[in-house]
Amino acid sequence: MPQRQFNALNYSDPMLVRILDAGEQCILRFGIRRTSMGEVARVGKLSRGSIYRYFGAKEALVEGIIRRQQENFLNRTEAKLENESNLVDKLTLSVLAGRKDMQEGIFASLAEVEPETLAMMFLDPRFYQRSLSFWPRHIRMAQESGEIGAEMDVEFVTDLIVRLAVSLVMFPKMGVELKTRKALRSYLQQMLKAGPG
Amino acid sequence: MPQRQFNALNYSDPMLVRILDAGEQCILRFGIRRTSMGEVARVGKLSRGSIYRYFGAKEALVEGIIRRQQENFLNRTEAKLENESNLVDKLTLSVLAGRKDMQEGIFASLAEVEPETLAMMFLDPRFYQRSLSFWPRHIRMAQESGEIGAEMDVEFVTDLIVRLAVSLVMFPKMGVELKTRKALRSYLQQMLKAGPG
DNA sequence: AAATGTACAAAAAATGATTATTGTTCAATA
DNA sequence: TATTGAACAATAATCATTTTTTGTACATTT
Repeated sequence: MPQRQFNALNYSDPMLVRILDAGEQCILRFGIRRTSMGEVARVGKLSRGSIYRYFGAKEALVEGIIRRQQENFLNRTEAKLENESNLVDKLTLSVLAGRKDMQEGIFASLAEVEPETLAMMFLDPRFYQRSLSFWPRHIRMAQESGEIGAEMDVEFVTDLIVRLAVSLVMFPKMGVELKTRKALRSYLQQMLKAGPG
Repeated sequence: MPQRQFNALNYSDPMLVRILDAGEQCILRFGIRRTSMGEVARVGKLSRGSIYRYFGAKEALVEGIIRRQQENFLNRTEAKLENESNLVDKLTLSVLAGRKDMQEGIFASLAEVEPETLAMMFLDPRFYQRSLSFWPRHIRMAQESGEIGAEMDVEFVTDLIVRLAVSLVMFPKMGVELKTRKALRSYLQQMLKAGPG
């Protein structure tokens, strides 16, 4: 089976990739506010005009960079999930992968240099809605294997899972401390068994 | 039965209330950044020294104001819940009340004038952890009535409920659109019935 | 065709001098 | 004894000015 891909842009275009790479480097080093289109052009060794041809505005470039980051995360995670046989382990793995991604690369960098910008991003539902298409396939698999009830509405379970996953990535502790893999797995187990199980 | 109260500070102290009221007025009008301790003193008709006696710093005053707002919300909501007989309706009511509270008063004002500050507040787990003590009693009641399984761990259900409630207040639509009372109730119903039911 | 580089007005950000605020202390006041 | 109000250094906000950046256009280059 071919690897499922979550790609909005055409990443085989080398020009596009050069722009995104350069932009990402700049954001990593200086944050969003302090990176200028001129600096991105210099780092990527291309013209400012080209950047504007691909992304009409700085805002669009930033969105493209974040989007690629997210898609990259989804693709890497999807690959990892192939090794997991049940939904509980898939969820556990995804939440842990999500937390790891926040602690390194562009998000960690932004958290240090402009936390308010990052906070604003995290409160935008569109940021999470990209991951909605990720789950239905795995939910159906879990229904087929009998892990969760076949009568459950996939749209409902997807919504529930995304809300919970987001919450668990952002807040390792709300009421219960869910910092270890074991505690997290047990929590998700309980949720699915008691819940849609 | 006496009304349960969620009060950290002694709101019968008129000096304290005058400070909090004045501070709240200022934040409502100008936001946090643009309210000075001097302005709060002027509005409350008291001395700056007194404010510093009650709250050692501006940050503590702001926290006190937000805290009172939250406690007030919990107390009002707790009162409303007395009319509801089951957990689904209690949850539905709470989420709707939470959304309403965000759309008026201090939060709506902050959302307009300094959204980044508000975003930062919303990403602080302490902001939500205050509401953890709210739910265990209602969960136990639901267990006694048979609405949810008696074998469920109250700590777990509390955590799950708070995570979901927060998510539903912040994001009326994630995968499924949950803007109407009906849709929301049906969603929570499904969650509890399939879940801890 | 696609990418470059220059020019340009409008918008935004850096700069530095000036003013306001913070948080502390303490003597005076009620 | 709680509150006030004034003094104070350190910090932060404001403001007018200068500089940079943005976004667009277009002629030139590859």
